[in-house]
Amino acid sequence: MTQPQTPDSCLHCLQKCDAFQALNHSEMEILHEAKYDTTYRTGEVIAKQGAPISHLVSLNAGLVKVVLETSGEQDIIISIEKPVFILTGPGLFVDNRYHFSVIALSECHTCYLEIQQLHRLMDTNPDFAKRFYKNIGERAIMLYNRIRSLNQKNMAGRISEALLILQKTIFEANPFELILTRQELAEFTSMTKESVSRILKEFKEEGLIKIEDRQVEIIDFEKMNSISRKG
Amino acid sequence: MTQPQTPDSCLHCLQKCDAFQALNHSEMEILHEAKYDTTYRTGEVIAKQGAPISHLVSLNAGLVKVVLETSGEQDIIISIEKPVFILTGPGLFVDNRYHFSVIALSECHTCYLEIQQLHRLMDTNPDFAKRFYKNIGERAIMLYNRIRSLNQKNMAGRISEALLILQKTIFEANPFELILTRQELAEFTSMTKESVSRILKEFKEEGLIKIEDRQVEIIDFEKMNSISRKG
DNA sequence: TCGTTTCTTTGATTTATATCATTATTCTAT
DNA sequence: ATAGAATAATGATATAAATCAAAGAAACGA
Repeated sequence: MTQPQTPDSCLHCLQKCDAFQALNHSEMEILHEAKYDTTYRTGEVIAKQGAPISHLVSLNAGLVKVVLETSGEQDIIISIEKPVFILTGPGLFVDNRYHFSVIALSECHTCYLEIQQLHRLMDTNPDFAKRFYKNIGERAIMLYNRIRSLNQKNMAGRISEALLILQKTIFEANPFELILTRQELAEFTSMTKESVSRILKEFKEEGLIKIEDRQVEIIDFEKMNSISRKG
Repeated sequence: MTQPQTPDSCLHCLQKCDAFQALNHSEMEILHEAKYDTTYRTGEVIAKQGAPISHLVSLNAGLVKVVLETSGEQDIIISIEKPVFILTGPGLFVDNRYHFSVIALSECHTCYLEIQQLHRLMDTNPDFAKRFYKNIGERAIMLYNRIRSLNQKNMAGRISEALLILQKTIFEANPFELILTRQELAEFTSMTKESVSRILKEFKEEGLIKIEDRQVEIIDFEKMNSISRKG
């Protein structure tokens, strides 16, 4: 599973992440001294809910789903993330555990950094600390929106929102490849896979979207946005 | 609305909050130099979703609801909070805005601290910073649990969970005064006020709880816990 | 104290969505 | 290629919960 990668490529990836731009060269060096790279295959668990946070993991290539595991049968997909994504969560300063799982949706390249180094940087570089907390904060804000969506939008609204998120923020292309199965789309929108099928069928019949193979094309953005908002 | 309060009482309140125990006497002094106290009446808005975070507000007495305002008719109550509660959110390091509203459920005493002083302390006292982020992190973790509950528990499960939260973490007494109206209980559990009435009636008929006036007593904790978990 | 408004209860009905059941399709590994 | 497993589509039915409606109780202001 472990794969060699040049330090430069990892360094380059990290610097795409706002927080790490606050580090000077020697600080970066220290972070890199003990790092190692890993490749995950589709479906593999990169971070496990409940497990201790042993390292700071950075997603440098590939797509992942952030999953809330539940006692019931169906999990909840909180978000889909693309590089550069730092796998941290609020647990880092509370109980040092993951409060969600992160699972590869495609082949993923990650790099592991020493968590003690992170803490040291947080203590000595307030600018880095602020940016790092900003990163965590942005995801907390996303959670508020998630709660809103899941609780007051109807199924059509949730599906159109999900498709628009994938199109706009993840793939930035149209058509795009729908990497999620119907079951995953159901977990992303908190509904059953059967209902997902039905809503997508409606959308196709009304000419809002086209689906061929795994390629999804959003045709009527205006209508989709409207459904997503009012839903 | 503004009320005099001795500096000592406020100081005493703040020190109940973990983060502020990391401050030495002179740091506390600086925080206090520019502070001022305010009293809110029931229903008044202490923090408004979307408004800039101008001060660090500490709730020293009274109860509040943390509300997610939505485009629809019904808001979502994220949590009920009691003193000492620091009204910060993830917005502090992102866009400097509140991403929820905080509304008084009873007469509330608050104290306002200069936000620049907070930022200065964060930069100079890493221990304080960590504890402060821990505070914010704990609330983000609570959000994950909230998402789980609202999305996969049935109505009975959500209501019993809500009552148990109020009993165990807010009032720590039994019976306790239900400060929430049926409408608020509905917003806390993401259902309609009519459904809240019906579920409470069922609980009463099955001898799980007693309600007289605004006094609620949980009779069968075991059953209530079980409903809350399985629901 | 009265009148008005808000809050609460309860019943009847509707609706959105889940569940169940079946068949079709695609993927995967041998 | 082929069997077996996962994935998807679709119809029929069930059900949880919302909505509508109406009346009773409590809180509040003048």
